[in-house]
Amino acid sequence: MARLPVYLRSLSELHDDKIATVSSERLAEMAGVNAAKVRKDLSYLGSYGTRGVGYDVEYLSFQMSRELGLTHDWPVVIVGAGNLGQALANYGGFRQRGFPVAALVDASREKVGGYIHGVPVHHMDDLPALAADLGFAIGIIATPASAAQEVADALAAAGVRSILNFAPAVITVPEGTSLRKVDLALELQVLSFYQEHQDADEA
Amino acid sequence: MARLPVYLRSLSELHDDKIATVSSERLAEMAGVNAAKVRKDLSYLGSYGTRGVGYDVEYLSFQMSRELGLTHDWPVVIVGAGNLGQALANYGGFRQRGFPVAALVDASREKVGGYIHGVPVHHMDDLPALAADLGFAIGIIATPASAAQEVADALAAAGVRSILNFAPAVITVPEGTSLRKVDLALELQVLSFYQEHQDADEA
DNA sequence: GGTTGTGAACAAATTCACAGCG
DNA sequence: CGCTGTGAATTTGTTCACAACC
Repeated sequence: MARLPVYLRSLSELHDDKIATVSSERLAEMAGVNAAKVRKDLSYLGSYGTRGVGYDVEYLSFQMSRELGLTHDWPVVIVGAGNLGQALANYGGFRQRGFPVAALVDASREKVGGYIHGVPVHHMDDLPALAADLGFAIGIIATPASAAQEVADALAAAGVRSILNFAPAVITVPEGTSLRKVDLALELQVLSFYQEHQDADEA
Repeated sequence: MARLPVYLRSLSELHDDKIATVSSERLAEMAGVNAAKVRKDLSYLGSYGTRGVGYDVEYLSFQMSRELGLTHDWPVVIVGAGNLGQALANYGGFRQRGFPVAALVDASREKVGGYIHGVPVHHMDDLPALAADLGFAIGIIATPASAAQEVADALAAAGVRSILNFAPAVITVPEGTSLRKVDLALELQVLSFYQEHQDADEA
C-alpha cells in the first residue's frame, strides 16, 4: 500500500483549501491514478465513504494517518555523516512529516562529537545505547555501498526494525525487519534507458 | 526494466573481482531476486548466455550498458538550489555513474551567479539557453512541492525529455517525456506503516 | 552435467462495470 | 441521480519446469 501516503498528501492539500468532501474521481486525479484504484485502496481501510457524496476529507485523513502509524513522530537515525547523510539530516521534509532526525552516526572518530545542522554526531559503537535512549525505530543508511551490509546488521542488532537504504548495494535484513531502498543513480539510469528508446523510436 | 541497473552493478562487482562468467543463479543471488527472473530479463536483451556455462560478465555488461544508454555521459541539470539541490549537486554518485551535474538552476536571483560544489548556479530564465549550451537531457526537480509543476513545464519547454522529481507533489509532463519520482518522506511513511503492523501482530 | 531460454501455470495488480445505497 | 464498494474480467508480472544446447 505504497499509495496511501500519496492520497494522504492530496487530502492534506484539500484540507488546506477548506474542501470538506472529495470523490474518488477527484482524488484519483490529484494522486495521478485511476478512480477504481482509489476506491479499492480506500475500501481496504474500511467503508469510510458515503455513496452519492464521496469521502469526508478530515475523517479520511484521520483514519489514514492512524493506519499509516502517523499519529505520532518516529525519530530516525542516519548512519553515515558524509555528503548524503549530512544533506538528509538537513532536509526539512523529514521533520515536517513526522520523522525528526534524532542522531547522526558515523564510523569515523573524527566526525564524532559535534553537531551537524543541529543533529548530534555519534560513533557507530554507541548505536545500541542511542537506540535505547532516543527510541528510534527507523534507520537510514547513507554510507558507501561497501559498508551498507555491515551497517544494516548493526542497526538490526540495535533493535531497529525498519531500514531505508540509500547505498547502491543489495542488502539483506533479518526476518521481521522492513527494508526499502532509494538508489538515486539508478533512477537516472532508468531515465537514460527511456531516452535511448525515445531516440530509437524517432529514428 | 528497472532491474537492469541492479544487474549491471552486480556485473561490475564481478568484473572487479576478475570473475569472467556468471550463472543466472549467482547473479540472482547478488541482485536479490529469483533466477528465473534474471533469465527472463536478460533474454529480453537478446541471447547473450551460453548453456551449461552462464553469461560472459564483460560482454553482458557491454550489451546492458548499450541497452541502458550508458555508453556515454548524460549531463543533468538540477532545478532548486536549496538544501536538497545542493546536496544532490555534491553527491558523488551521479558523476561516478555517468551523470555529471552540468548546472544548478534557481528562481531566486540571490543564489544565481556563483558556484556550489563547483557547479555554476544560473537563473531559471536561462534554462533554454543552458539546455542548448550544455545539452542536458535529464532534469532533476529539487524545489518545494508548490513549484514542481511549473518547473516541470519549464524543463519540458526547454527540451528536457527526462525528469526526476524529488518534490513531494504529483506532476504531469507532456507525452513523450519520461518521469520518475523519489519521495524521501514517503518512503519513511511506508516504513512506519509496516512498523505499526509489526507491533499489531506482536500484541 | 550444467545452464540457458521460454512456454505454460500461477499470482498479483489493475481496471471494468454495475448493484446497492444515500 | 451520483458515487461508493466490490465481484468479475483483464492485464501484468512472477515462478515453475523442462526441452534445447554447450
